[in-house]
Amino acid sequence: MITLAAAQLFREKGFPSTGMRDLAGEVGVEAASLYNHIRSKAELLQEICFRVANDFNAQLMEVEASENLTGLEKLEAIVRFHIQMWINRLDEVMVTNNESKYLEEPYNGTFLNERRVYVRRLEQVIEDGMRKGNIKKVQPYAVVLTLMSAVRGIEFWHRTKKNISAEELEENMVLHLVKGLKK
Amino acid sequence: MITLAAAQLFREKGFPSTGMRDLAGEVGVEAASLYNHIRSKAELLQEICFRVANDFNAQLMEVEASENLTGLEKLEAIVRFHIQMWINRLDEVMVTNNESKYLEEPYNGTFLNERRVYVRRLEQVIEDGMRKGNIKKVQPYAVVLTLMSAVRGIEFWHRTKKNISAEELEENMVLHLVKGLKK
DNA sequence: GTCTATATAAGGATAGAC
DNA sequence: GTCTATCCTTATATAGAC
Repeated sequence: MITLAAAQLFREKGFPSTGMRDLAGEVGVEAASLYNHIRSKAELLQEICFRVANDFNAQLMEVEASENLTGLEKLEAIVRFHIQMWINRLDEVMVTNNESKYLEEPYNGTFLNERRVYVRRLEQVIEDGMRKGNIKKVQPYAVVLTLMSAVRGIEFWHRTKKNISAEELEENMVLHLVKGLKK
Repeated sequence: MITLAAAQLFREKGFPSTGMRDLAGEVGVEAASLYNHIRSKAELLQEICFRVANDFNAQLMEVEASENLTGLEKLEAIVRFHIQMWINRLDEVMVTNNESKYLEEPYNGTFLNERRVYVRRLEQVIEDGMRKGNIKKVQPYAVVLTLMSAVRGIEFWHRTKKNISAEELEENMVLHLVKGLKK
Protein backbone atom coordinates (compact mmCIF):
# COMPACT_ATOMS: atom_id res chain seq x y z
CA MET A 1 0.00 0.00 0.00
CA ILE A 2 1.49 3.30 -1.15
CA THR A 3 -0.36 5.24 1.53
CA LEU A 4 1.22 3.28 4.36
CA ALA A 5 4.71 3.57 2.88
CA ALA A 6 4.07 7.29 2.60
CA ALA A 7 2.93 7.46 6.22
CA GLN A 8 6.14 5.83 7.36
CA LEU A 9 8.31 8.20 5.35
CA PHE A 10 6.30 11.30 6.28
CA ARG A 11 6.73 10.36 9.93
CA GLU A 12 10.45 9.64 9.71
CA LYS A 13 11.58 12.45 7.41
CA GLY A 14 8.68 14.90 7.66
CA PHE A 15 6.24 15.66 4.84
CA PRO A 16 8.19 18.47 3.12
CA SER A 17 11.47 16.54 3.23
CA THR A 18 10.03 13.35 1.80
CA GLY A 19 10.65 13.26 -1.93
CA MET A 20 8.57 11.37 -4.44
CA ARG A 21 11.85 9.65 -5.31
CA ASP A 22 12.14 8.48 -1.68
CA LEU A 23 8.62 7.09 -1.79
CA ALA A 24 9.20 5.45 -5.16
CA GLY A 25 12.33 3.75 -3.82
CA GLU A 26 10.36 2.39 -0.86
CA VAL A 27 7.62 1.08 -3.15
CA GLY A 28 10.09 -0.32 -5.68
CA VAL A 29 9.31 1.76 -8.78
CA GLU A 30 10.49 4.97 -10.40
CA ALA A 31 8.99 8.25 -9.23
CA ALA A 32 7.01 8.80 -12.41
CA SER A 33 5.25 5.44 -12.00
CA LEU A 34 3.69 6.56 -8.72
CA TYR A 35 1.44 8.92 -10.64
CA ASN A 36 -0.42 5.97 -12.15
CA HIS A 37 -1.67 5.23 -8.62
CA ILE A 38 -1.93 8.59 -6.92
CA ARG A 39 -2.78 12.06 -8.05
CA SER A 40 -0.22 14.01 -6.00
CA LYS A 41 1.91 14.03 -2.88
CA ALA A 42 -0.63 16.31 -1.22
CA GLU A 43 -3.39 13.76 -1.79
CA LEU A 44 -1.44 11.12 0.14
CA LEU A 45 -1.30 13.40 3.17
CA GLN A 46 -5.03 14.06 2.92
CA GLU A 47 -5.83 10.36 2.85
CA ILE A 48 -3.70 9.66 5.90
CA CYS A 49 -5.01 12.52 8.03
CA PHE A 50 -8.71 12.11 7.28
CA ARG A 51 -8.69 8.34 7.59
CA VAL A 52 -7.23 8.62 11.07
CA ALA A 53 -9.64 11.42 11.97
CA ASN A 54 -12.57 9.31 10.78
CA ASP A 55 -11.45 6.38 12.91
CA PHE A 56 -11.28 8.57 16.01
CA ASN A 57 -14.68 10.05 15.26
CA ALA A 58 -16.26 6.64 14.72
CA GLN A 59 -14.99 5.34 18.05
CA LEU A 60 -16.16 8.43 19.90
CA MET A 61 -19.62 8.08 18.37
CA GLU A 62 -19.75 4.48 19.55
CA VAL A 63 -18.80 5.46 23.08
CA GLU A 64 -21.31 8.29 23.19
CA ALA A 65 -24.03 5.81 22.28
CA SER A 66 -23.10 3.40 25.11
CA GLU A 67 -25.73 4.37 27.63
CA ASN A 68 -24.76 1.63 30.03
CA LEU A 69 -21.37 3.24 30.72
CA THR A 70 -20.64 5.83 33.42
CA GLY A 71 -18.84 9.02 32.48
CA LEU A 72 -15.55 7.75 33.81
CA GLU A 73 -15.94 4.46 31.96
CA LYS A 74 -16.61 6.33 28.73
CA LEU A 75 -13.52 8.41 29.26
CA GLU A 76 -11.48 5.30 29.95
CA ALA A 77 -12.71 3.67 26.73
CA ILE A 78 -11.70 6.75 24.77
CA VAL A 79 -8.27 6.99 26.37
CA ARG A 80 -7.63 3.29 25.77
CA PHE A 81 -8.54 3.75 22.11
CA HIS A 82 -6.11 6.63 21.78
CA ILE A 83 -3.35 4.58 23.42
CA GLN A 84 -4.00 1.63 21.12
CA MET A 85 -3.98 3.81 18.04
CA TRP A 86 -0.59 5.20 19.06
CA ILE A 87 0.69 1.69 19.75
CA ASN A 88 -0.69 -0.02 16.63
CA ARG A 89 -0.77 2.69 13.99
CA LEU A 90 2.07 4.99 14.97
CA ASP A 91 3.00 6.13 11.46
CA GLU A 92 -0.46 7.30 10.50
CA VAL A 93 -1.27 8.82 13.87
CA MET A 94 2.00 10.72 14.07
CA VAL A 95 1.58 12.07 10.57
CA THR A 96 -1.93 13.16 11.48
CA ASN A 97 -0.61 14.94 14.57
CA ASN A 98 2.65 16.39 13.28
CA GLU A 99 2.25 16.89 9.54
CA SER A 100 -1.39 17.93 9.12
CA LYS A 101 -0.28 21.57 9.02
CA TYR A 102 1.04 20.84 5.53
CA LEU A 103 -2.47 20.08 4.26
CA GLU A 104 -3.48 22.55 1.58
CA GLU A 105 -6.65 24.59 1.91
CA PRO A 106 -9.44 23.88 2.27
CA TYR A 107 -8.30 20.58 3.78
CA ASN A 108 -6.30 22.15 6.57
CA GLY A 109 -9.25 24.25 7.66
CA THR A 110 -11.59 21.29 7.52
CA PHE A 111 -9.17 19.22 9.54
CA LEU A 112 -8.78 21.85 12.27
CA ASN A 113 -12.54 22.23 12.45
CA GLU A 114 -13.06 18.50 12.82
CA ARG A 115 -10.51 18.52 15.61
CA ARG A 116 -12.30 21.34 17.43
CA VAL A 117 -15.58 19.46 17.21
CA TYR A 118 -13.93 16.30 18.50
CA VAL A 119 -12.49 18.20 21.48
CA ARG A 120 -15.87 19.69 22.28
CA ARG A 121 -17.56 16.29 22.20
CA LEU A 122 -14.89 14.92 24.53
CA GLU A 123 -15.44 17.85 26.88
CA GLN A 124 -19.12 16.96 26.86
CA VAL A 125 -18.36 13.43 28.00
CA ILE A 126 -16.39 14.85 30.92
CA GLU A 127 -19.06 17.40 31.82
CA ASP A 128 -21.74 14.71 31.81
CA GLY A 129 -19.56 12.56 34.03
CA MET A 130 -19.03 15.46 36.42
CA ARG A 131 -22.74 16.31 36.68
CA LYS A 132 -24.16 12.83 36.83
CA GLY A 133 -21.58 11.26 38.96
CA ASN A 134 -18.16 9.85 39.17
CA ILE A 135 -15.75 12.38 37.66
CA LYS A 136 -14.15 14.87 40.02
CA LYS A 137 -14.53 18.61 39.51
CA VAL A 138 -12.06 19.74 36.85
CA GLN A 139 -11.90 22.05 33.84
CA PRO A 140 -12.97 19.76 30.99
CA TYR A 141 -10.96 21.72 28.43
CA ALA A 142 -7.72 21.34 30.38
CA VAL A 143 -8.35 17.63 30.87
CA VAL A 144 -8.98 17.05 27.17
CA LEU A 145 -5.81 18.89 26.18
CA THR A 146 -3.83 16.81 28.64
CA LEU A 147 -5.33 13.46 27.64
CA MET A 148 -5.00 13.93 23.91
CA SER A 149 -1.37 14.98 24.19
CA ALA A 150 -0.19 12.63 26.91
CA VAL A 151 -0.44 9.61 24.62
CA ARG A 152 2.01 11.21 22.19
CA GLY A 153 4.79 9.99 24.47
CA ILE A 154 4.20 6.53 23.04
CA GLU A 155 6.30 7.70 20.08
CA PHE A 156 9.41 7.32 22.23
CA TRP A 157 8.35 3.96 23.63
CA HIS A 158 8.33 2.61 20.06
CA ARG A 159 12.06 3.27 19.66
CA THR A 160 13.08 0.48 22.00
CA LYS A 161 10.01 -1.20 23.56
CA LYS A 162 12.44 -2.67 26.04
CA ASN A 163 11.48 -0.83 29.20
CA ILE A 164 7.88 -2.00 29.31
CA SER A 165 5.34 -4.05 27.32
CA ALA A 166 2.46 -2.57 25.37
CA GLU A 167 -0.03 -3.87 27.93
CA GLU A 168 1.87 -2.47 30.91
CA LEU A 169 2.21 0.84 29.14
CA GLU A 170 -1.54 1.03 28.52
CA GLU A 171 -2.40 0.11 32.10
CA ASN A 172 0.07 2.58 33.56
CA MET A 173 -1.19 5.41 31.39
CA VAL A 174 -4.84 4.65 32.15
CA LEU A 175 -4.06 4.52 35.85
CA HIS A 176 -2.23 7.83 35.71
CA LEU A 177 -4.54 9.71 33.37
CA VAL A 178 -8.02 8.33 34.11
CA LYS A 179 -8.15 6.83 37.59
CA GLY A 180 -6.75 10.09 38.94
CA LEU A 181 -10.00 11.74 37.81
CA LYS A 182 -12.20 9.45 39.89
CA LYS A 183 -14.22 11.29 42.46
CA MET B 1 16.75 38.65 17.48
CA ILE B 2 17.05 36.52 14.36
CA THR B 3 16.91 33.30 16.37
CA LEU B 4 13.51 34.11 17.86
CA ALA B 5 12.07 35.12 14.49
CA ALA B 6 13.37 31.83 13.14
CA ALA B 7 11.77 29.92 16.00
CA GLN B 8 8.41 31.47 15.22
CA LEU B 9 8.65 30.63 11.52
CA PHE B 10 10.02 27.13 12.10
CA ARG B 11 7.08 26.46 14.40
CA GLU B 12 4.44 27.87 12.06
CA LYS B 13 5.71 26.57 8.74
CA GLY B 14 8.05 23.77 9.76
CA PHE B 15 11.82 23.88 9.40
CA PRO B 16 12.11 22.50 5.84
CA SER B 17 9.34 24.74 4.53
CA THR B 18 10.75 27.91 6.02
CA GLY B 19 12.82 29.72 3.41
CA MET B 20 15.62 32.13 4.11
CA ARG B 21 13.52 34.62 2.15
CA ASP B 22 10.69 34.13 4.67
CA LEU B 23 13.06 34.76 7.55
CA ALA B 24 14.62 37.75 5.82
CA GLY B 25 11.16 39.23 5.27
CA GLU B 26 10.34 38.82 8.96
CA VAL B 27 13.61 40.46 9.98
CA GLY B 28 13.31 43.25 7.39
CA VAL B 29 16.31 42.62 5.14
CA GLU B 30 17.15 40.67 1.99
CA ALA B 31 18.00 37.00 2.32
CA ALA B 32 21.66 37.49 1.48
CA SER B 33 22.07 39.97 4.35
CA LEU B 34 21.18 37.31 6.90
CA TYR B 35 24.49 35.61 6.24
CA ASN B 36 26.33 38.52 7.85
CA HIS B 37 24.70 37.45 11.12
CA ILE B 38 24.33 33.69 10.89
CA ARG B 39 26.34 30.95 9.29
CA SER B 40 23.47 28.83 7.96
CA LYS B 41 19.83 27.86 8.40
CA ALA B 42 20.94 24.66 10.13
CA GLU B 43 22.84 26.65 12.73
CA LEU B 44 19.66 28.50 13.72
CA LEU B 45 17.93 25.21 14.47
CA GLN B 46 20.88 24.05 16.55
CA GLU B 47 20.84 27.21 18.62
CA ILE B 48 17.12 26.91 19.33
CA CYS B 49 17.14 23.23 20.26
CA PHE B 50 20.21 23.24 22.48
CA ARG B 51 19.32 26.43 24.27
CA VAL B 52 15.96 24.95 25.27
CA ALA B 53 17.57 21.65 26.21
CA ASN B 54 20.08 23.50 28.39
CA ASP B 55 17.33 25.38 30.17
CA PHE B 56 15.49 22.14 30.97
CA ASN B 57 18.72 20.54 32.18
CA ALA B 58 19.58 23.50 34.38
CA GLN B 59 16.17 23.44 36.09
CA LEU B 60 16.34 19.70 36.66
CA MET B 61 19.78 20.03 38.23
CA GLU B 62 18.42 22.70 40.55
CA VAL B 63 15.53 20.49 41.62
CA GLU B 64 17.76 17.47 42.16
CA ALA B 65 19.87 19.58 44.52
CA SER B 66 16.86 20.67 46.62
CA GLU B 67 17.21 18.25 49.50
CA ASN B 68 14.39 19.84 51.44
CA LEU B 69 11.78 18.72 48.88
CA THR B 70 9.93 15.39 48.90
CA GLY B 71 9.86 13.29 45.74
CA LEU B 72 6.37 14.44 44.86
CA GLU B 73 7.30 18.08 45.45
CA LYS B 74 10.30 17.69 43.16
CA LEU B 75 8.10 16.17 40.48
CA GLU B 76 5.61 19.02 40.85
CA ALA B 77 8.37 21.61 40.47
CA ILE B 78 9.55 19.91 37.28
CA VAL B 79 6.05 19.64 35.82
CA ARG B 80 5.34 23.29 36.62
CA PHE B 81 8.54 24.28 34.85
CA HIS B 82 7.54 22.32 31.76
CA ILE B 83 4.10 23.93 31.77
CA GLN B 84 5.58 27.40 32.11
CA MET B 85 8.05 26.80 29.31
CA TRP B 86 5.18 25.75 27.03
CA ILE B 87 3.16 28.78 28.08
CA ASN B 88 5.94 31.39 27.89
CA ARG B 89 8.29 30.10 25.20
CA LEU B 90 6.02 28.18 22.87
CA ASP B 91 7.93 28.85 19.65
CA GLU B 92 11.27 27.60 20.91
CA VAL B 93 9.85 24.66 22.83
CA MET B 94 7.72 23.48 19.92
CA VAL B 95 10.63 23.72 17.51
CA THR B 96 12.72 21.72 19.95
CA ASN B 97 10.02 19.07 20.16
CA ASN B 98 8.83 18.93 16.56
CA GLU B 99 11.73 20.03 14.38
CA SER B 100 14.80 18.62 16.13
CA LYS B 101 14.75 15.66 13.76
CA TYR B 102 16.02 18.05 11.08
CA LEU B 103 19.24 18.65 13.02
CA GLU B 104 22.24 17.44 11.04
CA GLU B 105 24.62 14.91 12.50
CA PRO B 106 26.27 14.88 14.90
CA TYR B 107 23.83 17.32 16.46
CA ASN B 108 20.79 15.10 16.11
CA GLY B 109 22.56 12.23 17.85
CA THR B 110 23.78 14.49 20.62
CA PHE B 111 20.31 15.89 21.09
CA LEU B 112 18.67 12.46 21.33
CA ASN B 113 21.30 11.36 23.81
CA GLU B 114 20.73 14.40 25.99
CA ARG B 115 17.03 13.65 25.93
CA ARG B 116 17.60 10.05 27.02
CA VAL B 117 19.75 11.22 29.91
CA TYR B 118 17.11 13.76 30.93
CA VAL B 119 14.43 11.05 30.92
CA ARG B 120 16.57 8.78 33.04
CA ARG B 121 17.20 11.52 35.59
CA LEU B 122 13.48 12.21 35.78
CA GLU B 123 12.81 8.51 36.30
CA GLN B 124 15.29 8.64 39.16
CA VAL B 125 13.35 11.42 40.84
CA ILE B 126 10.22 9.26 40.65
CA GLU B 127 11.99 6.13 41.90
CA ASP B 128 13.41 8.02 44.86
CA GLY B 129 9.97 9.37 45.65
CA MET B 130 8.49 5.88 45.47
CA ARG B 131 11.13 4.34 47.75
CA LYS B 132 11.42 7.09 50.31
CA GLY B 133 7.85 8.04 50.50
CA ASN B 134 5.00 9.81 48.94
CA ILE B 135 4.75 8.66 45.32
CA LYS B 136 2.46 5.73 44.58
CA LYS B 137 3.78 2.56 42.93
CA VAL B 138 4.00 3.16 39.18
CA GLN B 139 6.33 2.43 36.27
CA PRO B 140 8.61 5.50 36.27
CA TYR B 141 9.27 5.23 32.54
CA ALA B 142 5.56 5.32 31.68
CA VAL B 143 5.00 8.28 33.99
CA VAL B 144 7.86 10.26 32.46
CA LEU B 145 6.58 9.62 28.91
CA THR B 146 3.14 10.78 29.96
CA LEU B 147 4.27 13.90 31.82
CA MET B 148 6.65 15.15 29.15
CA SER B 149 4.05 14.75 26.42
CA ALA B 150 0.94 15.88 28.26
CA VAL B 151 2.13 19.48 28.36
CA ARG B 152 2.31 19.56 24.55
CA GLY B 153 -1.43 20.14 24.57
CA ILE B 154 -0.67 23.72 25.59
CA GLU B 155 0.04 24.33 21.90
CA PHE B 156 -3.70 24.32 21.25
CA TRP B 157 -4.51 26.49 24.25
CA HIS B 158 -2.33 29.23 22.71
CA ARG B 159 -4.60 29.48 19.67
CA THR B 160 -7.42 31.15 21.57
CA LYS B 161 -6.57 31.41 25.30
CA LYS B 162 -10.25 32.08 25.77
CA ASN B 163 -11.36 28.92 27.51
CA ILE B 164 -9.11 29.26 30.52
CA SER B 165 -6.32 31.47 31.93
CA ALA B 166 -2.66 30.46 32.06
CA GLU B 167 -2.85 30.09 35.85
CA GLU B 168 -5.96 27.91 35.76
CA LEU B 169 -4.41 25.78 33.03
CA GLU B 170 -1.29 25.22 35.12
CA GLU B 171 -3.26 24.33 38.24
CA ASN B 172 -5.56 21.95 36.39
CA MET B 173 -2.68 20.16 34.72
CA VAL B 174 -0.72 19.84 37.97
CA LEU B 175 -3.81 18.51 39.70
CA HIS B 176 -4.42 15.97 36.96
CA LEU B 177 -0.83 14.90 36.31
CA VAL B 178 0.90 15.17 39.70
CA LYS B 179 -1.62 14.98 42.52
CA GLY B 180 -2.96 11.77 40.98
CA LEU B 181 0.41 10.21 41.78
CA LYS B 182 0.19 10.94 45.50
CA LYS B 183 0.22 7.85 47.64
C1' DG C 1 27.00 46.12 7.45
C1' DT C 2 23.55 46.42 2.89
C1' DC C 3 22.15 45.12 -1.70
C1' DT C 4 21.57 42.63 -6.80
C1' DA C 5 22.68 38.82 -9.36
C1' DT C 6 23.59 34.17 -9.66
C1' DA C 7 25.61 29.43 -8.95
C1' DT C 8 24.16 24.90 -8.00
C1' DA C 9 21.09 21.46 -6.47
C1' DA C 10 16.75 19.35 -5.70
C1' DG C 11 11.87 19.40 -5.65
C1' DG C 12 6.96 17.80 -7.86
C1' DA C 13 5.00 16.63 -11.87
C1' DT C 14 4.46 15.59 -17.01
C1' DA C 15 5.47 13.77 -21.93
C1' DG C 16 5.74 10.15 -24.51
C1' DA C 17 7.89 5.58 -25.82
C1' DC C 18 7.14 0.77 -24.63
C1' DG D 1 0.80 -0.51 -16.06
C1' DT D 2 6.38 0.59 -16.59
C1' DC D 3 10.25 3.45 -17.82
C1' DT D 4 13.72 7.70 -19.36
C1' DA D 5 14.10 12.35 -20.06
C1' DT D 6 12.87 16.73 -18.83
C1' DC D 7 10.18 21.02 -17.60
C1' DC D 8 9.79 24.48 -14.30
C1' DT D 9 10.05 26.23 -9.80
C1' DT D 10 12.25 26.99 -5.62
C1' DA D 11 15.86 26.27 -2.24
C1' DT D 12 20.42 27.59 0.27
C1' DA D 13 24.28 29.97 -0.19
C1' DT D 14 27.94 32.91 -2.44
C1' DA D 15 30.17 36.76 -5.32
C1' DG D 16 31.04 41.15 -5.58
C1' DA D 17 29.59 46.15 -5.86
C1' DC D 18 28.46 49.82 -2.58
